[in-house]
Amino acid sequence: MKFQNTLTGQKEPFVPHQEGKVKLYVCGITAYDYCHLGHARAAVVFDVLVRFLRFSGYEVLFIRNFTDVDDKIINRGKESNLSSQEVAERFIAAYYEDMERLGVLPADVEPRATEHIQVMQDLIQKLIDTGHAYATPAGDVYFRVRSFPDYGRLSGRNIEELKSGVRIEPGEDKEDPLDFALWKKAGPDVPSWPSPWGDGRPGWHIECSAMSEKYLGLPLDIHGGGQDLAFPHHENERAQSEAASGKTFVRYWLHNGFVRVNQEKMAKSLGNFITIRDIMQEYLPEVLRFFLLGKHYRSPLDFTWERLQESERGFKRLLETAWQTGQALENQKWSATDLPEEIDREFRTAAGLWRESLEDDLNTAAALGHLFSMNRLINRILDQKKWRKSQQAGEIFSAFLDELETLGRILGLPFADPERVLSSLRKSRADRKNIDPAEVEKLIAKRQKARQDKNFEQADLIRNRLVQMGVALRDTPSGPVWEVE
RNA sequence: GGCGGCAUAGCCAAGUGGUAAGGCAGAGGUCUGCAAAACCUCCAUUCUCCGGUUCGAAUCCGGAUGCCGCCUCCA
Repeated sequence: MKFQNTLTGQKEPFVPHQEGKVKLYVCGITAYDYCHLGHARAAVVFDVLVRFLRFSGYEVLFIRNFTDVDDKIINRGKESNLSSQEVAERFIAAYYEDMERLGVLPADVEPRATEHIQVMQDLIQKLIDTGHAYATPAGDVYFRVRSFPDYGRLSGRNIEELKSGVRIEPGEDKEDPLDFALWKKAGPDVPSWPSPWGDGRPGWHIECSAMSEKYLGLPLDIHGGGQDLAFPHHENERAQSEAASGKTFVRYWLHNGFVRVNQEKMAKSLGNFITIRDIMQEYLPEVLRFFLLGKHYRSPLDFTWERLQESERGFKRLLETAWQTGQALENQKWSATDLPEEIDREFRTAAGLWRESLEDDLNTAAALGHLFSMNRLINRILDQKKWRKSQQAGEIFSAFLDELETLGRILGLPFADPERVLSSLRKSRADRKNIDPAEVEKLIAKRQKARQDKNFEQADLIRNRLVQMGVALRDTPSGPVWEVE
């Protein structure tokens, strides 16, 4: 397995610190609003990482935190007359709903900042004791950036160049403009906790340092998050943890790229965000997931509704074949006919390649490409009557369903259950176009009758009407099947 | 301004030295009462541009152009 490591800028072989075990920490959300597609991408990408590591035989301990105390949460509370805690609870609950529908598995521990105040204070104290932090008379505590010579390495920044760009907020009492807050003194109407430095609340970065060390111990093998967290958040985490412990904090830093809209980063501040819920009103969560995995996790991913629609088509194609394969496997008497040697060989090749792709920095896009290759081979066999009934075909069908099941489990896509998903897909599409299934069924029955009477003119008339509604008909040996285009 | 990333067909996208995966869309064919789906065939002598290294480059190096991101909260 190889990963592109942000710290070194290189693709490196993955060797966990302890053989066979992976300690993984991913930055979760700040709970002050509904999750948008950017959050969905990060969640899905690292979910696939965990699933694949486990599939590969690693024992993974996976932590993903919730930031439940923060200025944005506080402001949100003030706007809506809720306490910080109420705001956080509400959006954490929404997060769980969204993630469950997206098929994102929970982490092993999902710690919240407010439940780890003591751990953070201990870490802050340690930093003060070792000269890496200082408390101001006003009651803030800052990290002394210049006490950590390696500062800037993760994000490729030079401390002297950083200095010129730093802003100092009024009221701050830093030794150096670069220093960042570990503890913020209490203010009016703001949640606070007692501390040796006076009442206050933790700075943002300290929670990840404290909680990751508490649950995983150092060094972590992998730390993940969105690209925008690399600086300053991860840089600061690294400074805190390494300064306090003297140990390596993280061995492999993984950062996912942004979801973009009109060539721009999707972000709250730009107002161009689409929530997971917005998407799920129109499309199946599985389709969204399939879309998100269609591009390598580090690259920017441009969102448009058209592309989501394309993803749905591709996803459906795979499901149709999976369903057909299951059908073929159920009710055939196998013959001894041989398949052309090249089909068998091509299938085996493609079947081995998806795993290699995932091992190469989690290349889900390439893995899906190989799946489509297998898919076409299967369709080729299915298409030829004498082939589909051969003993050898049966073996390949079984192998294909196994591959689908396995890859589906890793990618979190329900290839193993095509019938259910195809039916949800039909319903989802029908809802999108406000089509009433009962009416469609009625028209189809009428058309079937006309067809039986060989009244094709009438039958075609009905079909045209359906087409105008957006319904496509397909006559199969087992009767007509309809779907929404 | 500093640092980083990206540029592959109509659209999307994989591909880090050996001669361009895959998907969507499109054209023709097979199948079909006709369709649809599926299958077959076709669809980039070429990877933004200009130089260089090499027997050989989309892939490495130098330069140019364009787009994006971080440098302030952000997945």
